[in-house]
Amino acid sequence: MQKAARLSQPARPPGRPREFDMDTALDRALRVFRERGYHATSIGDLTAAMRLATGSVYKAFRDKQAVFLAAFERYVALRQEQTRSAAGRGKNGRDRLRNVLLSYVEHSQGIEGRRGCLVVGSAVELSAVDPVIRARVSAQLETNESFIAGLIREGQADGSIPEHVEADDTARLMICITQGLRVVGKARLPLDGERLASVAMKLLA
Amino acid sequence: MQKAARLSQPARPPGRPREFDMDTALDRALRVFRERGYHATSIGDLTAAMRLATGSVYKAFRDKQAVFLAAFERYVALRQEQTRSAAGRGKNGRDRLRNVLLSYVEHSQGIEGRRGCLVVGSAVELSAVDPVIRARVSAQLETNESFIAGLIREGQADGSIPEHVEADDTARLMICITQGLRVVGKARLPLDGERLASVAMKLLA
DNA sequence: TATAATAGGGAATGATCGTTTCCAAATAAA
DNA sequence: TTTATTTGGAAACGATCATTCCCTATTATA
Repeated sequence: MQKAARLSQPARPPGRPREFDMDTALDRALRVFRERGYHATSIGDLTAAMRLATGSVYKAFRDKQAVFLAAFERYVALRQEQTRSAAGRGKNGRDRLRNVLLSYVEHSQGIEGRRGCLVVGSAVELSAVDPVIRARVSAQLETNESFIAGLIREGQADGSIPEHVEADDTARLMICITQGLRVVGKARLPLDGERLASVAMKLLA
Repeated sequence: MQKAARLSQPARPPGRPREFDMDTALDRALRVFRERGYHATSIGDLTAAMRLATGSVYKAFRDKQAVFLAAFERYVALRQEQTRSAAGRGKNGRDRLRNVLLSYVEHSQGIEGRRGCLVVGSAVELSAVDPVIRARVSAQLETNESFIAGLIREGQADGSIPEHVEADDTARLMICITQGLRVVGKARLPLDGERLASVAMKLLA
């Protein structure tokens, strides 16, 4: 099959090349999915948002669920980047955790908040009905949870968080807080980052 | 059957009387809505669950949204009863709050947890699309929040919760916890009531 | 009894959904 | 060129959806 591929060349696949940028299209798709959820988003909504014809979408993806899954993966990657970046702006474990919480509140609030979170949306709307998505959502929640547990342990190592804090239990509760923030933000209740983060930091006492 | 209607009798309305029990039917409807959400629940699913014909449903309700709204109201009433009852089993404010948290975790976990919460489901799936439901959801979140704030203030009055605790901020964070518990429970992660409640009670320190 | 009013129930309806099909266009290889 | 392969795009398709219609059954009242 593979003749060419002249060492480290990208090696263009045969046939007409794709005209649209996949990441751009996925960004547009995930925005609609976040806003309206899976079932309330029709293929027509998707093609309009992605600026593609129906046929093009079905050339690039097997079906609607595949579009959703791809959008989900992109969303999770982007969010993870933002969260890690927030954690980076901290001088110790406790500080990093506080910044992560603040970042979560900020993303759960205002315009971004009412756009919603794809993880929360998938958990609520799809996990009862789609085992593939449910497994993906659970895995992501566990990834996020162990990231937080890691920050707690870092804080305990650098002395900014007491040793008696139960890292795993506290991390699980904090995951509940972050997911709950998205629910409350979606319902458009105002969220004050400083106030909420201050209260939440008591969990590290 | 009865002649009657003699002063203060319920006074049966004209025409053929309803054969089914409304609350029973709503209980069945809300169960499907909780499990699958609004859009994934078809009228066919509803009539099967409620054991009514399509026509009967449309005789009793204006449309699908009206069924949902009625189911929502019944769900909220039932849950409020359960939560108040849990609060009742406590000797002081702090104890009542702990019981409420424990009750929330229990309902967010296991079979009941994967059935999901109609408030969370509505917030996530419908608040972007349906202003009526969004307003109802926001109002309910605020009701729940002020119930919790009230318990905190009770605890401060009876000395079981320190005065320096910010009742409103803490209540809002606790609402996030409860809503987040439902998200995490829907994704089927295990939730340990004792452990989570113990950690959460640190917010009252 | 006859009439009016409402509920029960299933078939019919029209809209919308996700998906497929088909043809023209673009690219690489032969 | 020609051929093979893939994309772009719109029209077509069948399934399913929420809703309406219509007929029968049941009640209270005249």
